[in-house]
Order: sequence, then C-alpha cells, then structure tokens
Amino acid sequence: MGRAPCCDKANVKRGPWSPEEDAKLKSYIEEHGTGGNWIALPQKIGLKRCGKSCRLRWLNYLRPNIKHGGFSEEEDNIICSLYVNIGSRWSIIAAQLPGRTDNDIKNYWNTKLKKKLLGKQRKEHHAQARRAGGLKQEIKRESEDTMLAVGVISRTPHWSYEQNSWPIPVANAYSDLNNQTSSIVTATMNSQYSSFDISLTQDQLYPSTVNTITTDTCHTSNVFQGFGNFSSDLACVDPQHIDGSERLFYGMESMEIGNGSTNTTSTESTSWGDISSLVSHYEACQQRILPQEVTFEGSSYFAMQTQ
DNA sequence: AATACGTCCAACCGCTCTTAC
DNA sequence: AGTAAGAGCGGTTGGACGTAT
Repeated sequence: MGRAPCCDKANVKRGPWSPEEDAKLKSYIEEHGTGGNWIALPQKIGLKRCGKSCRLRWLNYLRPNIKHGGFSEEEDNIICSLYVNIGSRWSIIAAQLPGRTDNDIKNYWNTKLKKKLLGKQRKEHHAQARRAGGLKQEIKRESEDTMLAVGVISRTPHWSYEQNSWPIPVANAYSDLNNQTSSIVTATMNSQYSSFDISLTQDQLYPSTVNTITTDTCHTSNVFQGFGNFSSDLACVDPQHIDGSERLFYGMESMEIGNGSTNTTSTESTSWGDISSLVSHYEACQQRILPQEVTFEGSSYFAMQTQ
C-alpha cells in the first residue's frame, strides 16, 4: 500500500501560477511566514494549490533575492567544481551560490553547463587522440562522455575492491613534474575555497582517469601511463591504504593523517567550513563509489558512478 | 508561411529523510 | 521502537518559445 497523497489531486490547480496566486502567497508568507506547515498553508490563504507546489513556488521564484539566469563564469566554476566533487547534490551546490535555487542550477547544468563541459572535453579528446597517434580513445564517445562528465572512468585498479573499501575520489593528483620517476604522488582535495595536499605512494593512490573533465578550474587531462608521468584531475584513494583515512575524509577539519607509510602535508588546517563538511560527509557517508566494469576492445575499464 | 526540431525552464512526481507523537 | 505525516530532494515532463528548413 502506498502512502496517502499529500492533497486531493482532483481539487487542486496545476500548471503555471497566475500573478494573483503569486501575490496571495507572497503577501501571506511575508506577513505570517509559512507557519511550518506547507500542507495547511494553501487552505489558509484560499489557494487551490498543493502545499508542495506552494513551497516550490516560494523557494524557486517568490522568495526575496532570487537571481534568475545570467550565471557568471565564477558561478560556472563553482558549479563544475562542486559537481565533480559531490555529484548532483543540487541543494548543496545551491547553498554555495547565494540567490540561486537548486532547481535553477539543475536546469542550468542540464541545458548549458554540461554541454559546455562536454564540448571542451571533446576538443581535449581529439587533441589527445592525435597526440597518441590513434583513435582508440575516441571510442564510444557519446556513452563515455556521460560517464566522464559525472566523474571518473578508469583503468582496472591494481588493488581489488573489498566490501566497504571503495575508493575515495580526490581531485588533482600529480607527481612532481620535475621528477618524473617519483613514486610519490600528491593528491589534492580541493574546493573553490581551500585545498590541502596529501602525499601518497602508488599503492595508496588509484590513478584513475583515462579522460578527465576539463574546465577552467580542472584543466589537466592525461591518460595514466605510469607514476613517473602521472597527472590527473581525478583519482581515487583506497581508504584501506591510508592510515587514518577516516579522519581525513570524515572529519576534514583536523587534517591529521596517521603516520603509517603516508607522509602528510597539510596546507589548510581549519578553514574548510560548511562545504568541506558537506562534501566530506557526502563522500564518506552518503556516496559509495561503485566501480562498474566496462569492457571495450579487450581492455577492461572501470566507470566510477555514484549510487 | 508552415512545419519540424531544439532549447529552456517552471512545475510536477515520487522517493527518502526528518520529526513528532 | 514504531508509525504517520510533512519537508526536502533529485529526476523528469510538458509547454512555450526560438530557430532551421
């Protein structure tokens, strides 16, 4: 048995809001607030609308200081950066952009930003393929692009996944470019606001990208070819390979990682603020990265998608 | 001018989460 | 602890509008 509907669907008006309805809702909420009960609100003010519809109308349109359209380059970057880190958590992303609603951002992403990103990425693919002297990486562009936009597609990792030890994605992993033989790789967890680096060995970092997202803020896009020549925007850390990784990813503010075999460098100690806790909470608790194997032309790939 | 097609975005739907009892 | 109801969220849809043919 399903749950009872929130309103009598037959007796509520649907579709676009009229200026009169807007005015009624706006003036009532400005005067009395929502009363903490959206379901009862339309009846109070004599609107033949579902409470959920009123809530949506207020939050997405009538609420003060709402901005519509005209996303700036900076906002684009924030959205891209957060999307790469936390996926389609529009409400979290919207919280970082004052005056923007989750619905607006979601629409903007789906209609414009995604295409913009894929366009840039495609150019990068072509350039890359030319450099590599082959077309192998042009394969199945359309379907791959979708996965790539979401995050990561990767070669089969060199460790096996065990239950509850799915890799944690990090942004920006790179070896010392002046030392191509270095076995130490620096991985950066970053956001628009701050970042910190951790040094990792090959066993700890899962170099993930075949092709990575390319934006103004995430501009590296390399095929992984070995640690001596490694640079990637997105990689994954095997939590079991980092001592104290729970502290790193569950409680970002401490920035302390156990000694073990991992050297730790912290460039940021306490200023992660809301976004970091949201992101880290999301990474650690909400989102398990489930690698899905994709086989193509005899090569095994793992597409990292969120559930 | 008519039609087809593509884009955009407000609104809806159905699900999960949270809270109150 | 269990349950019901409201709130919140992300995905999807439908229609208005613009552009191409």
